Amino acid sequence: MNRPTMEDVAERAKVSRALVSLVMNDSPQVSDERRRSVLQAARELGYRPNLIARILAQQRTHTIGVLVDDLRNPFFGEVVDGIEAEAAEHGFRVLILNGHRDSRREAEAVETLLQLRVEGMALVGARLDDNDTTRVGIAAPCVMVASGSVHSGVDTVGTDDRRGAELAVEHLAALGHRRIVHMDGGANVSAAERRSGYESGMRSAGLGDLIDIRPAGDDEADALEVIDALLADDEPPTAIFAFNDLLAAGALNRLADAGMAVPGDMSLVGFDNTFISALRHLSLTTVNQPTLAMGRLVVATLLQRLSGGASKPIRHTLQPELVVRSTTGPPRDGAILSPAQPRP
Amino acid sequence: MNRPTMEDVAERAKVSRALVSLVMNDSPQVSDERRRSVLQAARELGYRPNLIARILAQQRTHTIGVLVDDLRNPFFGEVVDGIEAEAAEHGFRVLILNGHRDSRREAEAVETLLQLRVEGMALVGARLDDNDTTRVGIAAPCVMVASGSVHSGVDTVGTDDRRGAELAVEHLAALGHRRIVHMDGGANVSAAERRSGYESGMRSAGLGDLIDIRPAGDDEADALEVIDALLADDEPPTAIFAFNDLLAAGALNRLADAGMAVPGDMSLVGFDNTFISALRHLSLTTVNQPTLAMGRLVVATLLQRLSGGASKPIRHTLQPELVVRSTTGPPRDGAILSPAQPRP
DNA sequence: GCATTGTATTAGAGCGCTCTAATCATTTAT
DNA sequence: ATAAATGATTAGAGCGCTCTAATACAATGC
Repeated sequence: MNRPTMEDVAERAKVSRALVSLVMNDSPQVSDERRRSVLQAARELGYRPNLIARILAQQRTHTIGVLVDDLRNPFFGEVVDGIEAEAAEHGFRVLILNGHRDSRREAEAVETLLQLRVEGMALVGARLDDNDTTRVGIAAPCVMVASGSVHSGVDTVGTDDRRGAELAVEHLAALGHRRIVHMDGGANVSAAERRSGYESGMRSAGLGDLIDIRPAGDDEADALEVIDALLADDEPPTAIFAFNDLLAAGALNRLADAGMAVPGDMSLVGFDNTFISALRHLSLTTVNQPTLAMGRLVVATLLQRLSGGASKPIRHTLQPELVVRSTTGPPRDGAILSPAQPRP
Repeated sequence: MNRPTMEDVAERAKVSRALVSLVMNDSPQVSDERRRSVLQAARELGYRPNLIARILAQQRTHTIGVLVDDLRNPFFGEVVDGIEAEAAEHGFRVLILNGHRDSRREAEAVETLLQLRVEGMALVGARLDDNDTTRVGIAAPCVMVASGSVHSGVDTVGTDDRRGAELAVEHLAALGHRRIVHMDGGANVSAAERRSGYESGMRSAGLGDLIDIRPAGDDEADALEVIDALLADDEPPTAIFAFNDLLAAGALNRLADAGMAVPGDMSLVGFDNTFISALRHLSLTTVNQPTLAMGRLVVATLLQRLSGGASKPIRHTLQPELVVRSTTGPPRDGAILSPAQPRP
């Protein structure tokens, strides 16, 4: 005995398949009597519409696909919450696929989403390159959560990562730090912009010569080696600007292992302002991104693209905000070395 | 100009639609010559198979649906990673829907998944009640991540939550604590079992009279009021067993606000052993769940159910493990009060 | 009484694919 | 040379739904 279809319902209610379809779609032009008997027949049979068939017939999926880089990073979860909120308000379903921090798997996920004929696509933290995303953008409207112009062919919504990084560096420089190291985010979309923000921040603080970028990653585990290497230096830095909160948390771990006081011996700044950084015992100075707003804006942009005709790529750049907590302070020797050190 | 279909490819390659279908499915019975020309035509047209149509024709989706309670909780992300790993190995796609910690929205998500005709479904942290899940289980094979027998009609994979809670209480009691409070997980699936484990743990420690359960939730924010209330008591507890790590982290925050030393003034145990609890600065004593193994087992169970006939609900219960870190220690006045206190 | 309007219902083509059975083309066995 | 077997290709029905255009039926106007 197979799943009941619309045909079965029609037969039982002694009406046509078309009428059942009308009832299922809440058409107003159905008489109450018929509506009732159709609904009853449906209930009795345990009928459940087949979305697949409906989509095929309708040629519309009412679905937005979301590719998420990493389900363990709460930052992405927050953005997705925003996406879902806005999508729901506009009658769109949201399908989430996981990219597992791997560009090959991401490309597969994107292909799946495209084959499922999602009407639009949000790339949250994807590591695809410009070629990939442009190709996707052609196949379906596609908005990427990213700052900057790294991705030329596709719409983007993001925080001004460059500015965010500058804020972090400015803050550290103002505290008197000179040897400020950047733990780089590697293949992550936002890494390049944050790196360049770090560089420009260093330069405008007159610290261009001290620019020091260490490849790290975007996960706590990625911080370990880098910290070890840093501490083994002749002249270790007095401050670290980490690509994101997870990396900063990992750094905090390792620094504690090594008996370094934070911020006494080392200042530390993260990025994202995830709830982790707000935990009192980490109390991580970080850069806030308006995640919920970003998520909503992603969908708004997608819808705009869906209705509007072709035009230049849309760029939405929201402003980051420095959130000063307890992992940053003046360096031990800062009062002497730094010109930026405030004099009491 | 519309999306190219199989028909278009067939026309351009001067073959039949059926042949194109064979090529797209890597059938061995196609001559190399034809295969090449079909693939070329497909490339030239930018053809992309329509999964929706294929699914409808094939009557198989090769897809597993996953309902996740909350994307911000890293615990769920880890379980989903396990699910995806195992699913991929068996040629199944995974679609993720978000339940937003709300049973109504979860029910909707489940309905969507069912209408999309997923072949199986994993409920990760869902708050559906027994009726709901049984109904789902009838519509499609369905495995729930949960311990215990709360859900009678559906297969479950889970940690022995009851035992996990007992481990936590035993640990605290052995340290000499008597007034041990449980911050309850409310509507969360695992809440009931952990609660009852707490109760039985208290009773076997001879602390039955001191059982004290406070409704809280499963998010850091949910901890605040409870901690405030607890501290306002005449005789505040000396230890707290929290439903999960997030809640424990929130408790840790609030305790710090109130100037309470942990574990000096208050011991604290979480649950899940998420990476958050491992952060050196929280260093939360917690109960480990083998998340990856659970995820994989969920899919294995689903596949078993898909191939095998009907039988009694399958129950997989994995063993939890206490992970002692730095948020638990003897109570200030413990040495005197507690019979369980080890004598040096 | 008949044309006219409006409302409720239905027939049937079509969405893009798969899959079975039939057909056509070649090779091998007799 | 013919039958049989093998391999490659295709016709066409069918998956479960939607949607347009046609039809049936009732109510209204003159």
